[in-house]
Amino acid sequence: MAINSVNVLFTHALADTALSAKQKEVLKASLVLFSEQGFDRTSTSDIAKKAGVSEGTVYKQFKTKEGILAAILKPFAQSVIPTAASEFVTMISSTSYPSLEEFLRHVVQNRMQFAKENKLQLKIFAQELLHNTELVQALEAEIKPKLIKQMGQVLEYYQKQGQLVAWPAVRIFRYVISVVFSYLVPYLLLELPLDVEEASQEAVEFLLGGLSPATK
Amino acid sequence: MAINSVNVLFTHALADTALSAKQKEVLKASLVLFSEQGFDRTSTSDIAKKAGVSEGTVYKQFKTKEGILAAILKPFAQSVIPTAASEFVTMISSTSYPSLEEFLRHVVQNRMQFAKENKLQLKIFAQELLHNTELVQALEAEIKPKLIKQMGQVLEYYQKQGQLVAWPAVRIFRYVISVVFSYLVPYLLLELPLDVEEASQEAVEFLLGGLSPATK
Amino acid sequence: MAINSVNVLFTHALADTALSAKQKEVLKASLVLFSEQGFDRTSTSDIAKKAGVSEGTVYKQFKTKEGILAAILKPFAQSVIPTAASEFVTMISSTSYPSLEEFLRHVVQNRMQFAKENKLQLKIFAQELLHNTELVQALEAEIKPKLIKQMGQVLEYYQKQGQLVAWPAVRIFRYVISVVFSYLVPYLLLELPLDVEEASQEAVEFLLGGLSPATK
Amino acid sequence: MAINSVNVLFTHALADTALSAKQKEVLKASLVLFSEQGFDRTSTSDIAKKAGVSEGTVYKQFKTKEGILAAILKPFAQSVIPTAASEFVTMISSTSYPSLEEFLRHVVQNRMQFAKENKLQLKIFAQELLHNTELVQALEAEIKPKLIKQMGQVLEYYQKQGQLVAWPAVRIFRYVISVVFSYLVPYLLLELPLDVEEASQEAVEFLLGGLSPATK
DNA sequence: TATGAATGAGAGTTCATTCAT
DNA sequence: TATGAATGAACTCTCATTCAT
Repeated sequence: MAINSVNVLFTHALADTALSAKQKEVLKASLVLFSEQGFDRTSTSDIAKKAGVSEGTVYKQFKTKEGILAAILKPFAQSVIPTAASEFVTMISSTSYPSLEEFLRHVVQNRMQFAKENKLQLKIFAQELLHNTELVQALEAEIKPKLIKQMGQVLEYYQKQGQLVAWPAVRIFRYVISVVFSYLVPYLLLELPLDVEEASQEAVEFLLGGLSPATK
Repeated sequence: MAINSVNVLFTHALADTALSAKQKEVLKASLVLFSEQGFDRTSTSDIAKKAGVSEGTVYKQFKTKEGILAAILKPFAQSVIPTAASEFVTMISSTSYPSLEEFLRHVVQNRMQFAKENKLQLKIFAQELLHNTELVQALEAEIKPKLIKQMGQVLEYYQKQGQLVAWPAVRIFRYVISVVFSYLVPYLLLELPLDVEEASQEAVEFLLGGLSPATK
Repeated sequence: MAINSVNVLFTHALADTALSAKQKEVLKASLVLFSEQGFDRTSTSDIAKKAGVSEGTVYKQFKTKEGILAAILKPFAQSVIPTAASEFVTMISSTSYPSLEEFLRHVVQNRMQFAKENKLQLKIFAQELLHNTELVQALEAEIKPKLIKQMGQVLEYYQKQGQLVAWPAVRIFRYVISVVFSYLVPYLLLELPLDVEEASQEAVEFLLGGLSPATK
Repeated sequence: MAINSVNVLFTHALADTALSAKQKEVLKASLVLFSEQGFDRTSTSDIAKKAGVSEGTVYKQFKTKEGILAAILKPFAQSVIPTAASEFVTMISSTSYPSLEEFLRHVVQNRMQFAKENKLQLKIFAQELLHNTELVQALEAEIKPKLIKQMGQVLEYYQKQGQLVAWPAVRIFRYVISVVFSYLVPYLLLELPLDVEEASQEAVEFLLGGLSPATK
């Protein structure tokens, strides 16, 4: 009964086939419908209708309805996970170690921008996370070590410099992520506008206050 | 196609009927199944089986499957909404205006405790919020004015005292709420343990840093 | 699947028990609901509600829903069938053989009056006849011989007197009955008023014209 | 609770789609089952079984069980209503005004023939009329004005010629229709044979007697 | 006796999926 | 390749009937 969402993300990968125009329509229609109504409340007939193709065509490329979900979430998940971590490393090593403020601003702004560009995927992903404990655990197992390992040294650098409070990496991530989400949630759920520049400015202002060792 | 969850919460009130033992079993089974699998992936036959009753019994009290959802979420929503706001007022007026730290600790701890006691309802509620834009808007319209009006004066008090940064109330709420959630999410989704005492201590420590005017 | 309506009328007879006040309410409610919505579209819960009793009570006297139908139709059918026939005999033998016109007027008026007094039963009966060929056949087998036998001599009397065309009894009955129904149908289905006096006057006027041998 | 049969007849028109062979089987099976057992006592599973298709197929073309009823009754109702009226007009104007006898014989014979060819539809229609006051009223509003207007002049013609008694049109229709039905009812309900030629001959003989002014 | 909670079979309907065309 | 008719299992819900209280 429950959807096997771990498979959805990690095995049913959409063969990197070049999709035909109709297949792309199917994907676009599904993206909109899943994000608006949820996966379960969207029928394959709804998708076919919105995509302007027959039901048979929906099944040509994506063997099952879950296959469509996979085709949507797979590239999304792959962008969230490794990028988030490796990007920082690249940044750190390629630049001359900017200040914590510059670092946070870059990270926060970058993730907000990503969320804005993947709004619908993010909503679908969140829905999936909520009914699927397994998927959450698989994701955690995937992301956490990478993040900790790769970011650990960056945080340590700022901690040694006295710019960052000496909390464990997990605790620091927790706050950064949650503050980023505090700006995304109204944007995602209430369809309010999001000015990434301004929002990340504000977020960093608050984060710096909370994460700076000076005040402790 | 979409569930009319606004009605679910605000009109279909479960008559405060004393429920029979079997009806309570139905509610308990539904609570667990909805929170684990989601509303749509739970069939009334699943509920009947888990509750140890016939399918007919499921429908005797709760006229529809949505009716069961309503019976679960109604009391929950009613606890979240007015309590959150009125509680602060009560606290403020009944006590001798404690420090911002004490105030935050009380609020944070209280809400975490509530979330812990209503874990399953909270998951179901979150799922519903994600596919139901209407519901989100109705909730926002309901909560926001109450919160702003009742809390505005409290925040102002701390701001005048120089304990709280001079940001708009909405911005301050945003951070408090998101930091509380940063502790709840792993508890809700990964089934990790939650030590409310410790978590609220940590959360407040961070919040005070970010919200204190001294560092600006 | 089909209701065993032959049994309904001829075997499940309602024991001639004196009905309690509640049982009478059940019967009254059923009469109204069956005639308005049809037997199948009326639930026993509807009946209980309208009668102001519990569902259990509905089943105390009438073992099944069909039993209620039987309790309604049995006395009705028994009034239609033997009365129709025996009444004429009584009339003929007790009076001094009136004219055909007087005879027809009496018969037509009497049956219209009966229909008016049993409007609801008649509608229910008609509904039952339409889905139940068996019942129709049983009724025909019951009524036809009686009618022919008992009425045959009466008609013959008028035929010998030259007041009535020399058609077979069945043909004559056919016209009399259908003309009576031509006045009943609008009353039953369109809820139009029915002035029995006037209607029977009109009906007899037409029937006499059609049945008089003079014009042939 | 009551079926919305007015809509069934006047709006839900079955798109004049060419039906597939299976869809026609569904319609044929429904026609037989509805006429034998009644709409309510026929399940969609019965229909599927008799038609030799899956239950899903029953719903592919006809969105609901009522949709099947509509697909059966719509063309029937449309044939009864305008034809009945317009045909006479056509006949009168195209021929050299035949005698009343010829006119009645044509009308009676034509309607009996139609009933014979649409026996099952007629039974279903009659069942529907009996539980549906609304439908009856809608039909009356539809038919009566047409009939009166178009037939009024025809009757007047015969009345002026002294072939027809000077009764109102409604009264004359009443008798014609009821005499036609007097031959149809045994055919419909008792499955007796119907010789249209002979029956219409007999019917007209009686009608002429009753409707001729000579004897009044 | 009267109640109404409980039952469970079966109703109408939907929908992911298949496959002949 | 693309279609959409066809499938049938599973779903939500109803209801005649029973029975402990």
